[in-house]
Amino acid sequence: MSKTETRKDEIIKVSAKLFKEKGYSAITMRDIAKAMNIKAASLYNHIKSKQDLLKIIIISIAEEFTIRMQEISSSESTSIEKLQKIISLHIDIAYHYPYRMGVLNNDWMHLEEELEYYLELRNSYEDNFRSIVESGIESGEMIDTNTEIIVFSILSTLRSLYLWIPKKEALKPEELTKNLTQVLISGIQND
Amino acid sequence: MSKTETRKDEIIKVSAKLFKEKGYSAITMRDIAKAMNIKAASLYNHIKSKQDLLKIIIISIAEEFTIRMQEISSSESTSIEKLQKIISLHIDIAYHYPYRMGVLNNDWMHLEEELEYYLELRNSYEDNFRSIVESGIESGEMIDTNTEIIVFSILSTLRSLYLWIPKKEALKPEELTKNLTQVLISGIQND
DNA sequence: AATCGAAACTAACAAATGTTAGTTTTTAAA
DNA sequence: TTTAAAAACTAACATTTGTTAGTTTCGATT
Repeated sequence: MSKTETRKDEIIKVSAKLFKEKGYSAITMRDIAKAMNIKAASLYNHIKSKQDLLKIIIISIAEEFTIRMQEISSSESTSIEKLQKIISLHIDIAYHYPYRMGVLNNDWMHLEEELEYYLELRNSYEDNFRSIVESGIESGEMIDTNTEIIVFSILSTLRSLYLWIPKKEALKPEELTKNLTQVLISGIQND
Repeated sequence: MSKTETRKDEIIKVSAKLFKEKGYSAITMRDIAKAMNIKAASLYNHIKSKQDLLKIIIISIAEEFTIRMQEISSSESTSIEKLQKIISLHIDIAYHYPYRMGVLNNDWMHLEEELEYYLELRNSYEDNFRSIVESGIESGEMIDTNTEIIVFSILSTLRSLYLWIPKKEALKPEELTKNLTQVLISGIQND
């Protein structure tokens, strides 16, 4: 069980929401402060800097993606099953952290110290994804189309989920997983 | 035949590239000036304001999308054929204006005067898309999955093309169209 | 050689921004 | 009730930012 939410956690949550809406660079410390009903200077009792806020928001979630992808990648499943698990992973994270996902997608280039590390995480993730698709094609589970196109197309959809999920609350995660699996996977699956 | 490129056109092109890389808010007029080897104040001999630059970059391309979508929508084709044309449309624009596409995708919310107009264009585009999918389901051309999910999934991929096309110059537009059509459409098509 | 518009320059501005230093208030435990 | 940490405040700072005003330079046409 995690501790009750600290003031710092609140600031991070509010910041992620604002960053997601207008982008990191467009949001000022005074914007964040106003959203919390305090003055900008007060933020610095809790956080180190604006840049640090960005780092916290992005790196935590990027690490979660990479770790869980590695688990999927090294699990005993068919390639198709692994793709299904990847879809579930993205849906799960997009449900829990829609704002952070937006910041990850659009503001990663404003990381400074941690930019290189972030890119390593992303590359690791994408390499795993590519390998799974390649295995699926080799084993005959999937049709033999250009690997890059399959990866790109599925990943584009999954990365955009954060934009879409908050608008469609009627749709339960399980329902969404089922439908998305059908749309994304049937097109590349052999019978 | 269009006139030779004016200085203003050059500025727009350079700005679009910079905006795409770091976002509208993160780019200063001095950044743009430096990329053109002039001083920031000199930019104002050619353009009205930074905001105007954003408007020019986004609105022109948003209008092109909407117009060409309307042509496709009102053409005499099956729904599947219309989807193929939409894919070609996105590939075509992403090839010609990869930077503008990036700005359109990520910085539309920084439009001020023209924000409402932009949203109208986008809604018109999406409504047409949705109608085409609905017709396809009704006519039995496409499988009867959740319309929203089909629209979301295809559109997410098409909207991300700008990120991907510049990296894969080996792939010819025709080749890309063929592959993408297969991956995106086969999964939702009835036999 | 003179002229004129296009396109560059220098200098400066007011406002906005991230951050700091130092101080006061709030909260809750002792 | 005292105390001490947590969390807020005011005031100010050095920079950065978009933009304007006025001037000079460049290139082509007369």
